[in-house]
Amino acid sequence: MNSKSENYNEDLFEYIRVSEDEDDANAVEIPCELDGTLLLSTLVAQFPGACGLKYRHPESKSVRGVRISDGKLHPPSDAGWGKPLYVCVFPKENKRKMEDVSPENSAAKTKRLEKKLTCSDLICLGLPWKSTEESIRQYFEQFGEVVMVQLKRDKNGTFKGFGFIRFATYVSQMRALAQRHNIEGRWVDVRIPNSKEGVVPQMPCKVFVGRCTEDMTADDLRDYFSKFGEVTDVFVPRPFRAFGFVTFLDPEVAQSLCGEDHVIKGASVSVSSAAPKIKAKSNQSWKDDGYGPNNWDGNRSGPSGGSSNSGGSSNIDTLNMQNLGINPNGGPPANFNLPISLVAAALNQAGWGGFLGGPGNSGPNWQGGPPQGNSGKNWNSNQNWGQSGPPPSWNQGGGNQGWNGGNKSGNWNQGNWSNGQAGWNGSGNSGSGPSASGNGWNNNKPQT
DNA sequence: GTTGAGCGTT
Repeated sequence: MNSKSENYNEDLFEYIRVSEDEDDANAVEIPCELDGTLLLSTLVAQFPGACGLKYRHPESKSVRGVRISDGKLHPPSDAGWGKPLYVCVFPKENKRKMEDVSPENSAAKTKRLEKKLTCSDLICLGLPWKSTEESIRQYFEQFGEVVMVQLKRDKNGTFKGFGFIRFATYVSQMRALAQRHNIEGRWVDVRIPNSKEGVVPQMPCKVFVGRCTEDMTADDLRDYFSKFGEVTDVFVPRPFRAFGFVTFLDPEVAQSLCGEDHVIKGASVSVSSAAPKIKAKSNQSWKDDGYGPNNWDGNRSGPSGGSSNSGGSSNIDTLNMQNLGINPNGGPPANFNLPISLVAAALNQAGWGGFLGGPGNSGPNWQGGPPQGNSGKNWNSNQNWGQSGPPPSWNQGGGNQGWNGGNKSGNWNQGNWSNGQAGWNGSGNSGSGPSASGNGWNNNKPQT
């Protein structure tokens, strides 16, 4: 469905030469969008950890930064990107972490960063009976290099309908976890295997931003925090509540910002862990109070921003999305609405605390911003927001154990979304639900 | 020749 696009035309896209250092030999040509901008996620797909670009001005010889806004890098001039070699800029966090280490080049930093974000095998549930290792590999290669595919069979060799895959890079993994997969007409669940629980890194990618002023929009927060690393999600509750949440691709960036004060629009905001310090009283009402699919009135800015679309065939796995913080992004093909919210928990199972920005240049495209309409319940009606501080748990897990809690039962990881909640399509939105035709996530029909 | 929640040595 989305493994190929019908009207993909390479010629349509301008390619930019980018290197992670000033060495021309390391340059990679990466495609920008039709509007001439380069998605940060596209950049990150090739240069994990990158948060921007710079280049040497041909005449002045000085280094110039490339303007970035809302996840998009803008060409230096109307003439486009031109021929200069663009060099990746890495978040200062990377440097911070490396301060105590001997000098390393950015390549080494990148590698190191990548290494921390370890890959895991991914289990694929609900594969079509006719799947083959080849067909599965072929499908998942759109997210990056696939290094392993194992389809499980019984003694007789009959396929059991599930299997395992492994990507070469964390970024690819994130991209794959970030969305739903329709393979040959079936919705396939891709997750971190239970057996890997606790093995994969579990770090919150989301931070709580306190003391926000009313004039701070999600985009303001995004613009500001992008300089520390790729921001994959921003949430600012409306009506005004003096706080917001910012999710980074890199959990380390999120971590390193915690405890800091920052000045945005002239006001000092405080960054702290998005995980609840302590759970206040009885708060298991989250599920029912607003974090579900029915909720979408927050002022949230999607990974790549942009105009919203009419929905109908989104492939984004919102569950994984929230936790992974992935930003399925890339190729020209499909466009998606941004189902950001719900998801928060998927990553428990996936093990990633926050929203990972899933870059990529070959995956589904993410043109649409989040649904803007106020659909259903809202923040107002949620009495839990009356308390100061973040909600008890962004994980939405019944266990209410915060980011790293090993909630093993009764939470979203157990597939609570599977039974078709009223969600997306039933609230006056334009329908950015999982499937255009169904009422839930698992709309697979038995095959014949 | 069928099937559709699950969790990997075959």
